[in-house]
Amino acid sequence: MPFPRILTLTLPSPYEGEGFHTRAIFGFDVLGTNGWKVMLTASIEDYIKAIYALEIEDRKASTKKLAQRLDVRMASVTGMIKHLASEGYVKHMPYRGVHLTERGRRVALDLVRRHRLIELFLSRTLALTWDELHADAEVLEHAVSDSLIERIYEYLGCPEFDPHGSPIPRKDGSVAPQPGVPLDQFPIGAKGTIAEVSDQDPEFLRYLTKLKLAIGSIIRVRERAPFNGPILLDSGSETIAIGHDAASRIRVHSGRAGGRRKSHN
Amino acid sequence: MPFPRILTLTLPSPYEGEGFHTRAIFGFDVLGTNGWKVMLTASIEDYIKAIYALEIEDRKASTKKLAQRLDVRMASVTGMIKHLASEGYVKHMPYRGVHLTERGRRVALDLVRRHRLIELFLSRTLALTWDELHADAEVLEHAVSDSLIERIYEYLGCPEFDPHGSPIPRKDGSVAPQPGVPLDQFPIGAKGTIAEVSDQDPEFLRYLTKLKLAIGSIIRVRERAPFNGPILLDSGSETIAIGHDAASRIRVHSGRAGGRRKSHN
DNA sequence: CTATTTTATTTGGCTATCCTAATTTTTCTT
DNA sequence: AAGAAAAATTAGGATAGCCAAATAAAATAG
Repeated sequence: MPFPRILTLTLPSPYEGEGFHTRAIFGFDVLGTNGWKVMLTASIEDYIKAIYALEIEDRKASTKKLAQRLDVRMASVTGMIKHLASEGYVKHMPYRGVHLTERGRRVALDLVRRHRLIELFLSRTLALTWDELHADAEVLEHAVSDSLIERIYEYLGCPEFDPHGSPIPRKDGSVAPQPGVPLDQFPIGAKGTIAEVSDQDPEFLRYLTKLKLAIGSIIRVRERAPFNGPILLDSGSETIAIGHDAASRIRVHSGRAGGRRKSHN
Repeated sequence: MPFPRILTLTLPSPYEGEGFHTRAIFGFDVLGTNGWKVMLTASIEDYIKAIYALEIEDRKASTKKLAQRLDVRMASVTGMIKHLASEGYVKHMPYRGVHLTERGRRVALDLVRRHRLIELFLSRTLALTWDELHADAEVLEHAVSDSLIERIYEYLGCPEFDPHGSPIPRKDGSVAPQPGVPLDQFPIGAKGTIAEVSDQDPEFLRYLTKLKLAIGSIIRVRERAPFNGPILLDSGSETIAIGHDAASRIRVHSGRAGGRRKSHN
């Protein structure tokens, strides 16, 4: 903590005349074991988080999709990408999209951790639903100090998963393995338990509620239509048809209730 | 809510050539009855809060003190003051310091409200002390949405006072009257109850703890030395001497435990 | 009441982040 | 494979908030 993070140095200028100032950032160990980390702007963090999300969805992050997601112009994205690349958070092949480096991935996972812990904390204490507090969590993840996050983590009982079954990245950057397999790949005829709903879109969650599906529901896949068609499954005494896209966002593990459970209590 | 707050307009230019852009802010009713308010930057809010605090301490806010408190240079303060004056948050007489307008006072009170509610919420839920979470509250007061603040307010049971006895400004900008009178003006010989400790400096609070004084303590002023000298008082079975400065930060109300109490439960 | 010191302001610059418009590269269509 | 459309980049500017240095006003000391 008492370690200097950003120093302004006066170095001899390569040009004639007097020295010039430069900003040296001693932050090699970005998210760290050292107990300190480089302070990033909210803007930079948002870009890194968006790149992380797009890499999961599309395998790469394109300038256009980033611009849409962040609600800025493509020119701004290109500019920021260059900056992120120069700082070592992403690899950029011009006209080919960006990918996070390990360093960037660390930052993204830290943000996911913060986001999920804040969301969980506020929903527990204030009894608010996900969509009521998502916008706040989005802002607060940049603002809350590390020490407060750790305190919240303890308060919640050091959870490994959030209420939707998604893992909460650990402080060291490791992530608990996802329980189960996507519903659209679950073997036909087998019985399974819904372990995770990877999407947090409130409308999608409402849809699932209408189908009476939730984390912990026991289901059996009855039939899968070809060409990414709907999937027929038994849940309780009912038979449900669910689209392929929706099914791919649900993870199921076999057996009754084993595997890892949501938060811990 | 669906009311536009900030519009970018293209107006005819007063100079030759084409039109120019301007930012029109429809925020006359700054903190308001309308359910919406103008979004201010964290920086602006910090200046307004600092001016508010300095006006209470010194009757006016000087450029120098603001610079010290905000940890910026005086040139930056002058610049921001001009901006705040142009937006109607402060009255500025050059070389004479600044004063908040009613509009600025509203903003400051809203920030105090947010700050105290966040602090109270975090200390209740996470069992942290004031000095552990002050820094976070300082940041979060700018970040938390109005709706979340209201939810926190309800969760806490709509408190009128914080744990130190300071009133929490109401949403409409009104403030509950301070209970009691400053200890240095309390009549000699009278019995009273400590109602408020207006300062939140952790060292000051530790000092009071050492003297075994806290909100609710019953005391009797025994003697007041002249020329702002120390004040002698009885508390329980002990006799305590307390400096004039410290005494002025403590408010006492007469009687045993009447008046308003800290939060409500 | 003048000289010095302190406080405040002005001027000119810097960086981060965004923008529009123009240009270049890639991809799609036929 | 050529031309059109889409995606990405570059170039040039704007704004907010900060700073250092120069200047101006007010306060203070002799």
